[in-house]
Amino acid sequence: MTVRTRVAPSPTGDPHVGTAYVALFNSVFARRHGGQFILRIEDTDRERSDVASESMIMDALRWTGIEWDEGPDRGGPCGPYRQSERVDIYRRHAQRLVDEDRAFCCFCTPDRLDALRRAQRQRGETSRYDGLCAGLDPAVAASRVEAGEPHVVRMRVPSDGACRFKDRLRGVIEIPWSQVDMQILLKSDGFPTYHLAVVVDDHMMGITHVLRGDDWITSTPKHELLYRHFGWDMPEHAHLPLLRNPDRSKLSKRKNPTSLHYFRDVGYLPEALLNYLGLMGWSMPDERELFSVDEMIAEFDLDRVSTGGPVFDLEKLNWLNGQYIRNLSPAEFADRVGQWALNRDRLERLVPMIQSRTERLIDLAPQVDYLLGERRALSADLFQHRTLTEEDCKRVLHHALAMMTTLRAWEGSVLMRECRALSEKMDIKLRDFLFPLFVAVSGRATALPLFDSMAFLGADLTRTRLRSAIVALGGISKKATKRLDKEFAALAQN
RNA sequence: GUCCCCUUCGUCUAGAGGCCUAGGACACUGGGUUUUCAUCCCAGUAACAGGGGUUCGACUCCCCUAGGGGACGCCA
Repeated sequence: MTVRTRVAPSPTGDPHVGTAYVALFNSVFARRHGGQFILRIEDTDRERSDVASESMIMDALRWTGIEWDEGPDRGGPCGPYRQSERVDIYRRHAQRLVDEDRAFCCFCTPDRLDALRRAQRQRGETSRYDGLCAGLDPAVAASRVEAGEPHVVRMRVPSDGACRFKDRLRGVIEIPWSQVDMQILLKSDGFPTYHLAVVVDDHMMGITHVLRGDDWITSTPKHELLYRHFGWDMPEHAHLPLLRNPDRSKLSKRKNPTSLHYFRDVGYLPEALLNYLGLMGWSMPDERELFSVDEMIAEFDLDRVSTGGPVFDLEKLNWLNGQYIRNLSPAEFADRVGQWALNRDRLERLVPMIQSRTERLIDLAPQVDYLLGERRALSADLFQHRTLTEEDCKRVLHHALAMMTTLRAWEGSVLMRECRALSEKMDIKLRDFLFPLFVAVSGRATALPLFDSMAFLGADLTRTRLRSAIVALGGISKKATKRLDKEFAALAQN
């Protein structure tokens, strides 16, 4: 049996470093065993998936140097590799389960489900479908479907006992069926949910080993049950530890840079990033810490994967990146710098901002200092303003940050529109509203156009700067954060 | 709240019952090299969550407690 692994990102935003992490382990494991590594796009959420995200993910993964043998861009024997193009396969399988009475049609409205969940939560139970439609006469259900009534397909779940499955890293895990929801397999739009699609695809694509984040552990019983119902062998599962923020919550863009674009744009070398990710939850038998992906492949062993969630430590990544930078030959170093900052594309994005402000080319560098380098360290007195207090500045920064985490597209025009709207809701003049943002982003009260600057820096770097600006202003207490979150939510409503 | 997972220096980790006086790396501190700085070199501070077992012997095995995390969506 040849080993086949996959990574299955969903194209719903910036390419996440966690995707590269899981991709690295999957590809290394496959290569170690002479197998194949597959990229599959899980775009079954029609609301949130978009093609721009899909190509960003593929570009970012290519940038890291991770290569896949089969995928939407290069085809392969098990295609298509984009789930939105496999919908009829999922429908067929869902229908098969309905025919065999292992699944049923459910006509409950979202409102009813919502109320149900709330009540269960209040009673301290795990929220779970109550089975109202499970007892429907199949003929009656079929005629309601026939009549065009909106419905979903749900899987039946054993009423008692527990699901036992093997995790390659932890051994046998046992989860009571009472904790497992009658999962929706097919949504009312006819698209599958993750749980149906992942099982069908992993089986049809010959996946032998599933290496994924450990946040999937609790839904594995659903998958185990599906494999059983379909009569398929379940691939071996190994749940990798989740990357963490310094506060040990799972790594999130709210608290940390997570976009692969950030790592590329601030000048991490992809080989250093992969080396660092290889250190997260895994170690070389001889404890060496500097190694290439090829060296990792030569030594990789799932037995050396640890289970505690590692904190993503930028400090150590910086050191590691420095090691790689210094090991470059002068010519390679020059090439890397050229590819990074002085490439034509990046320069052209700068030109509209700087050309009109330049008399001699030597005037250039001081203007773009904060765009091509770290901005200066901030102190509270930089935020002195004739009308805004420090508290006002913090409020603006907090709300701007909150607004930015909800943005789908990171573009100057969008940022401008959103900032204007926010300033009006907060009843602060736009020019005053912008002041703390200028300082936070550039370290100066006056700088190149703000929204173009933010667009150039990218979402993660911009957010990182706003966060550190709040710290420079003395930070916001937990209590105050809660209050501000509430305030922002209220503003966002109207 | 319910269920599941996890727990070695601040952080990443080594450790598969005696090699442990618990090792390495980052960070930090001190010293050296260097026209400054950085690099580089040397040294130092710092951990087995707690309590019970099992054993001649427990960081390693078992149980309990505590702490942390995750899941509980017509998201993935």
